[in-house]
Amino acid sequence: MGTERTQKLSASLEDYLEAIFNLADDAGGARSKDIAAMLGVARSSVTGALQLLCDKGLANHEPYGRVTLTQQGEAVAREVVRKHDILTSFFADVLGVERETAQRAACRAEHTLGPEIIGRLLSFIDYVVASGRDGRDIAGEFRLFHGRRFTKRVKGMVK
Amino acid sequence: MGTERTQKLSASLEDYLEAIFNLADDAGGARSKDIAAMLGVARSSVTGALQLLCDKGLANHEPYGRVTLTQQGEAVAREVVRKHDILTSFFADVLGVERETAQRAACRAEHTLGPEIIGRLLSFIDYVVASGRDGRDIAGEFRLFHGRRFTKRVKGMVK
DNA sequence: TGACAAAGTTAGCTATACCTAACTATACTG
DNA sequence: CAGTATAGTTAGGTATAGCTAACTTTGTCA
Repeated sequence: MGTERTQKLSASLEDYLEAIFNLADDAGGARSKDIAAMLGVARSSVTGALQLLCDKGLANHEPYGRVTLTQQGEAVAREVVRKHDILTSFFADVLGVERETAQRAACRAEHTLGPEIIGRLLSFIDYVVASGRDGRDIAGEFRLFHGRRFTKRVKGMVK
Repeated sequence: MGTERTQKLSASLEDYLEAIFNLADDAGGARSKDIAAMLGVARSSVTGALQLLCDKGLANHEPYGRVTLTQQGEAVAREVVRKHDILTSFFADVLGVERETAQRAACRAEHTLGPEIIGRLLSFIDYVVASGRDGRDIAGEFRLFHGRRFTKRVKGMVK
């Protein structure tokens, strides 16, 4: 097996990995400053996290340099991003939540769901999409269902 | 407004609240020992958490006594339990995940999802249930859809 | 090229949430 | 009702994850 077994990462470190991955296009890797901005943490917190990621063999980073992911780090990052995208899609495309809200919720939930549920969720999205092609649009039908009920509830409410 | 505004609780404290709530039937409130067992933490960790919950006005607890929830604490606990149940139902009844797995996933995810998504999820479950009454069982149909694809994938695989 | 701004690091602090070990209070039981 | 087992607490320690402030390094440009 690999050098270090893929020990479970904290939600926080997964977030760093995801951020580095998403900033990686920028010439030669991600900048610490941008990671901090993306995650809304202090620059010094990034320095600390990078040290941990390097120790775990997931990131490459020499002082004052750009950050890149190792193969292993990139594999983990891709998995996080995949979860993120699946959740966002489910929240937005199936449940009909506003994209921005869906994004943020996905970012928080992505660390808590295992492969079994993520797999089924992906499958479910595909099923809903397929339903659209088969002439019955489940997502659209649900929006109506939800909208109707929501309207009923809210009618006459001040707050 | 109330004495203390309903400041956001940590996932951990929400878990304690939920455990206390679920153990509350037992004569005169929950026992520290049982809370520890339910959450899989040391008894001393419970003592610490109870102190925090009391400080926040969510639990009642005098040393060596049983633990009960205040009105406010019970309200929060009910909301956590509600989320938990909605998620469990979605994972199990819609996605078709084994109940035990669904339970555990719900327990982890329940702290990360806000009212908007929880509300829609509840609505979606109702929609799926209603679909069953209307002659098209979405949950059952999805199980077939997922099962078919899963079978294809796994066919011939050793692991 | 030298000064200054921006980026990155270090040191030290805080808070959460656990733990173990040792102690104390309570409850049960012969 | 005394002794022991069980439950609960306290003290002190660890790990994570963040922060600010002060410092160093790097890069830019007049």
